[in-house]
Amino acid sequence: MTVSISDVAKLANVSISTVSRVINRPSLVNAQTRERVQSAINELGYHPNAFARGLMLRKSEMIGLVLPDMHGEFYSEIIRGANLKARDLGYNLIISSAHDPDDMHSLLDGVRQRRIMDGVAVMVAEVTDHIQKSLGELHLPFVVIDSDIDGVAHDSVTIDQREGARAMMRHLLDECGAKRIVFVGGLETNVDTMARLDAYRVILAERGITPTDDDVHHLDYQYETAYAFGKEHLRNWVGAGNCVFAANDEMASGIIDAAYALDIKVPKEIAVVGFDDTRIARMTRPPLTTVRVPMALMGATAIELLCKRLADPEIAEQRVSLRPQLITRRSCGGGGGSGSDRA
Amino acid sequence: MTVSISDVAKLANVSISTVSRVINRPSLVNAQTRERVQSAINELGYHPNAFARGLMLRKSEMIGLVLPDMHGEFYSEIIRGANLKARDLGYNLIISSAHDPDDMHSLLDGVRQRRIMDGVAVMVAEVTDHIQKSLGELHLPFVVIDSDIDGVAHDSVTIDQREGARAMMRHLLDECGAKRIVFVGGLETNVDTMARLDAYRVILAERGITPTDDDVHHLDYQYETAYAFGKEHLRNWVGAGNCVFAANDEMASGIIDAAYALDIKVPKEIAVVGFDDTRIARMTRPPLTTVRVPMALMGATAIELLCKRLADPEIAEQRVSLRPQLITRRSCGGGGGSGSDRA
DNA sequence: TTGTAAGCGTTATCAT
DNA sequence: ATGATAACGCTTACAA
Repeated sequence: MTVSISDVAKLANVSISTVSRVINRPSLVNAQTRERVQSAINELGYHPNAFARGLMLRKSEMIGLVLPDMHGEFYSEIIRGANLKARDLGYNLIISSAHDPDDMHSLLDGVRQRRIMDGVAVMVAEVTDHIQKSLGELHLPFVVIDSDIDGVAHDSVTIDQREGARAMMRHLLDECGAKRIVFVGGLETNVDTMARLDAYRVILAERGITPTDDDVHHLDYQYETAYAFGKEHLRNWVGAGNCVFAANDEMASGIIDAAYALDIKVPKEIAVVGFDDTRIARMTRPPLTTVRVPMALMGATAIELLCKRLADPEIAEQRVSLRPQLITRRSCGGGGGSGSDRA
Repeated sequence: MTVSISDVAKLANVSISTVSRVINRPSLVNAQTRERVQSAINELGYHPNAFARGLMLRKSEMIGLVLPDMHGEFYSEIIRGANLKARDLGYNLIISSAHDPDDMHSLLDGVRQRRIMDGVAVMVAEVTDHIQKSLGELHLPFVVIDSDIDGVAHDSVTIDQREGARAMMRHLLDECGAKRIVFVGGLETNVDTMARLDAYRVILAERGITPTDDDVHHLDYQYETAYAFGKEHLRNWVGAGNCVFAANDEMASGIIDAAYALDIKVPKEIAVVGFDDTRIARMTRPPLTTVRVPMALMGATAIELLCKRLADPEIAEQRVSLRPQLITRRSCGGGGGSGSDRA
């Protein structure tokens, strides 16, 4: 049933080494025999056994993509970009996601144990000692997506979150004449939220503004949560020049819908902006001013960095920071025009 | 650096076969030696080499998930469900998606050639001769997601699209008093669209209604396309008791937004309903009446079927049909209440 | 109960 | 330019 290298050898009347050469270093074999072997290969429909190959070469042409979660467009776009690039480069992608933050550890442990992947791209959304330790013990080339981790040498691809958040803050303050900006983030431990919040504080500080306790809130990135939260608090925030800066589009969408339910006009009575520029940003009413995060590119870049390292393990640490882009639409009341698209 | 079975054997003062037995059939080895070997394993942090193992056992504990595309929540939810289940069952998931329908063939070809996966789950959205042929030649256990393919024995998991579409049509006609229903589908070759359209026609026929040419349209499942299309045609469709049945939520959302842009009230002047119950169904204004498709469950079920077959190749063909569920919200004007959730 | 030895299908190192 | 042959790390008869 299954045809092996020796079958080919027999049919072509050569030794298995010659067949192997035809496959791996064709230049080393005489044109005539090469052709003979090649047609034997075709005739039998021979393909090298990947296991045997992996056993010898200690590589599989497979790389892992480990994610902390798989809900939402953010993750699926990363997967999409990574998958495309991996295929381009001749690699297969093994994907797995953790049930919860702690689970990440056991996942990486599994990766380390099976060592069937040539390398792995790991998205780290919350940096914990656990994960840091797991990565340190990986003994496998890896690239970190969305974080830089102290004390461990590694390649990484991140978004310049601060730059994106700063651009948004400046737009709000300078173009839209915002007076008060309420920040609605994800969990406090979330690296994205941390960076965005930091930029929020920095820009505010530059203007001599100190946010109050009622100006900074931590939710969980979910539409429903933000909707409920908005219903409860939006009335306190209403006012000309006031504004909600949500740390992702889903929450922004929830806030907008809450405003709608409370009959509060967006952006007239309160502006709302988001982050990520997922598909829903064009589907809110009004369309959402947000910061475009190149999600698929991030996935693709991660794979690219990883493969470069696999090709040459000696190269210097690579740290790529991708630039996000401010997309202004109508939800902020400002000059909603720079966005090329409008719904 | 890398510790092998013979290292363990040496340390435990046994032969490698004993070590192998401790790992694979512990009952065959004396409790004392077993313990000795086990602690040697622990001490050295030994894990069997997956390649060598695969070479002997002809299996890898890896299964493929091949998708026609990766855009949108539908696919990402399938991946999520599949990934969860695969992990539960101790398998790794290798994911790949085709650039375009034809590309599917080369993808499956790659799967066949490397034969490093124990089996593969293939989502087939458009049945072509090409794909049918590829599957026929796979020589690998596989399960088809979202289609049943003639002339090839296979397991499959599908959605009872017709049942879902019928439920929607009945709701529209009986509960909402719909008079005219415009169907906006995806590509004519898309299996989902075909099934949904078929149910649409059947139910209409039952009522003695024959849809006109202006009642059935084929777009591409995209929000933007539907938005543009809606802007162009919505005026012709307006009327009490009139209704647009979009074959997915994205298009329904586009239609709703087009109505909004034209100042046409939904559902008062025209009702709009969708299909799938993706996240955006709760985010349209008004929230969307739709048919919930258990996407993650579909992915999980596919993996489950596949693993059952791997465990016992002799079992009879398994064909699972998942039931979709009508979710009524406010976009259809009917008794928008059965939906447990509302935005 | 344990050990010996023969594969599994490759690639790589020698000779020739 | 080609062919023997020894790894690679494991499982599994078969012997002891």
